[in-house]
Amino acid sequence: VTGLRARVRLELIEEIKRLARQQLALSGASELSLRAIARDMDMASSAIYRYFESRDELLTALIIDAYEAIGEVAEQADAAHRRSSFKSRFVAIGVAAYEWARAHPAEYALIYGTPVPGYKAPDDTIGPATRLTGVLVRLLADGYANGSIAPGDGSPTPRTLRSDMGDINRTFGTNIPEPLLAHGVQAWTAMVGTISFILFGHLHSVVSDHDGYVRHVLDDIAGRTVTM
Amino acid sequence: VTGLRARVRLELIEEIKRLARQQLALSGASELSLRAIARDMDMASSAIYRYFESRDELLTALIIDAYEAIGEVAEQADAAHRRSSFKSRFVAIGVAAYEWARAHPAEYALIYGTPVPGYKAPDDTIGPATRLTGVLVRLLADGYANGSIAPGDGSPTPRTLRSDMGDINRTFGTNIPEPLLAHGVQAWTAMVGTISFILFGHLHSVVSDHDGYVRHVLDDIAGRTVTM
DNA sequence: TGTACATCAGTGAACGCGCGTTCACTGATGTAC
DNA sequence: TGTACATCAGTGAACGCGCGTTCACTGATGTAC
Repeated sequence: VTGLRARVRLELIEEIKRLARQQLALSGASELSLRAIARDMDMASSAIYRYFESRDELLTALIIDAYEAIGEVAEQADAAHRRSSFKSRFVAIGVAAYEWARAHPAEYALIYGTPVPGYKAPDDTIGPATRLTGVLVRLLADGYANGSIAPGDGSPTPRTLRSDMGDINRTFGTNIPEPLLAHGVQAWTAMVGTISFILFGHLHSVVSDHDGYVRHVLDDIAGRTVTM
Repeated sequence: VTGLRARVRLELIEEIKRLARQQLALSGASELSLRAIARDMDMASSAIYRYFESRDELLTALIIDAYEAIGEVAEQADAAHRRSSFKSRFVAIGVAAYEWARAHPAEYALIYGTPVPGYKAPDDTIGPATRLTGVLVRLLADGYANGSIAPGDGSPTPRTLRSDMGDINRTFGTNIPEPLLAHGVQAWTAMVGTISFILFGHLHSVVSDHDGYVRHVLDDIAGRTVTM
């Protein structure tokens, strides 16, 4: 058993983040107030500083948690399907991300919405930010190795983009053909773009069955590259 | 000549909006401060209320202007191409929207980023909001009438989505086949999604030539539906 | 097992700052006769 | 064309509120001997 004090400390950190997330849901990132959290906890506002050095540090913690959370649901969704059902895996990842976003819109906005003005994301956020991406990259690598995913015929991939894709392959230790990986980036963008459009209300009076629409779009995207 | 007073009034309204946009660029929508604008104008903070009833009314004006502005550059880009060059028209519209967004990131974020918490867009914003959409819908209608644009083979369009598309056709007075129009919505989403991804920094360490990437993606999107 | 000391959580007052909005007012500009 | 009155722009003080962060402090919990 690590010390009681240490355990209580961790619990209080969680409590602070929980209340912060609750506040975020009501008013958005830029209104996040340490004083309001302290009030909710019946503490002096200065007490928060025993747990977070500043407002920005709390924001960073929330951002990291959000990236991890959406990455985790994506991993789980992926893991729940047969390895060789590439299309199902892709759709499941997208649906999981969408459902998480719908359940936690403020946290989703924190990571995929307008960057918080004046807030510079520190390096600790980079790792968690790539967790969702990683799931998609590995899916693509699997499908390519299996012969089930092949680059469709789009416009030829520009040179600089090819070299960017080479870097990504090196980062993830994969060996996906550059045009295919570039397609993957587009698929990822379309996936998140669709989720954002729905959450931010741009399809409000355009599409009535949001859940069905997301599924349909994911199907379409997958169908463009996955052969089997 | 309409009265001098009325002319000065309009100029001051423009000046207020100009300073508001400048402030937006530095700090984002939720920090927009009437007092700061008044300071920039060497006026009493209360004087602003002669021109805008409240902070929200100013925000609304900025949102409307932004929708109009991005819609206008899209219209102009579209108009600059041969009517029958559907692919060029689509790419030009997307590039124009992207360039406007790059030149006015804060205003772009105002309309396509996280909704401002607690702000409910009034009905006056609906018209301007559909200006960009209208350009794309007309492009699609033209191309279909011409026989140059045909629905690609994606997954079948769900029933409720088809009926939504019927509503859009009625709104714009067009007669685009529902599956094709549904594809158009996806193209629109992918276009804006890509612009947002770049502006909000998600492709920062992924793609190095942003302008080239946008063009490439637009090419690809257009290639998926346009036959000629 | 008991005691002395160091560590840590939490307090409450204060600093210095910002904001939106209202209100009674002054003085200049436009309008009707 | 000149005068009387209504309209409007702009002022400055005030209300009531919020915030992040610092600092000297008390008192409880853990640790080393």
